[in-house]
Amino acid sequence: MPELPEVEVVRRGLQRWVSGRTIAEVQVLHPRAVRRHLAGAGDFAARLKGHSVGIARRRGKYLWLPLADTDSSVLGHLGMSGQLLVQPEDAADEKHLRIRIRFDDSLGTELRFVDQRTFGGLSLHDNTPDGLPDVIAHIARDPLDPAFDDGGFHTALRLRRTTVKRALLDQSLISGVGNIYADEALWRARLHYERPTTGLPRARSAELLGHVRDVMNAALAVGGTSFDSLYVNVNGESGYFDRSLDAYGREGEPCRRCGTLMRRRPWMNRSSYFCPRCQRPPRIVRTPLPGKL
DNA sequence: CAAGTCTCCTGTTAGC
DNA sequence: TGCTAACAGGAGACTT
Repeated sequence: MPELPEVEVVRRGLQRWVSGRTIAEVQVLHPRAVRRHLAGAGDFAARLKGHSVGIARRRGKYLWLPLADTDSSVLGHLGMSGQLLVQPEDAADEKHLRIRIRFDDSLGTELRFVDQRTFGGLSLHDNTPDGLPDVIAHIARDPLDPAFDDGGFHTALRLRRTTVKRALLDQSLISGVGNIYADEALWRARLHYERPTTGLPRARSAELLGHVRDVMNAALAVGGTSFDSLYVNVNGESGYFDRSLDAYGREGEPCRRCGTLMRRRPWMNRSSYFCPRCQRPPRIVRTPLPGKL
């Protein structure tokens, strides 16, 4: 559920409270939290110890901390319910505390990875020449990345034989967009989630991309979207963007543009929220029957 | 090979 | 009241 704005809020917290500190000890309390680290929890802990943390970086929903004097980084993904918290060392352990990282200074705080559903985790990877952890080389740049290629996005989108929401959620095409911001951007763009990407006019996809950026920047400005205590910054504080959502979670409530009641449809094992009037479903395109013109 | 589906996980809530 | 089913959903693995 944490998408780009929520992950960026966490990245900023790590940069402020963790970067520059030297790791003294790592405790892995649940092996699933480091499952991407194939050499195992013990190896993960040993390789981090003694290194200082570089500049906190992010691409899409992934964030990473380069380790000084190595060509590797600690990669993190929050999954559905992951939290990276900077806590006083004497604070009680959270119920779902998975990893604890202690530092060799006297600031009195430690970094904790807490994750109820254990879809997220930390791992250690070699960097590519670009300074990216090698396992996320396939993740596209995100729309807030100054080097995001708008023209390339339009071209790739047009070449896909899929629907517009699937494309928005495809992290190899554009990263950082999840179910919430996809529905928000589609509502702003007045596009139905099942609109085919093929044939989408360039102006429409440019508009959609603009809305993705606008809604993400708006969320970032208020600390991200928090529905409950699961989505928080490194200090455990919630963001306020849930109050500004126009589509997501608003089934049965009036569309803020036209007043029509918003709908929810099951979609890809999750939900799509949309206004049936502002976001008209695409006309069903029939393939000609064999033998007929 | 691209596109679509399955699966992992746990806490909350709706419904009977 | 207590049980079950639905739901939350990112992304790698797997299938078509």
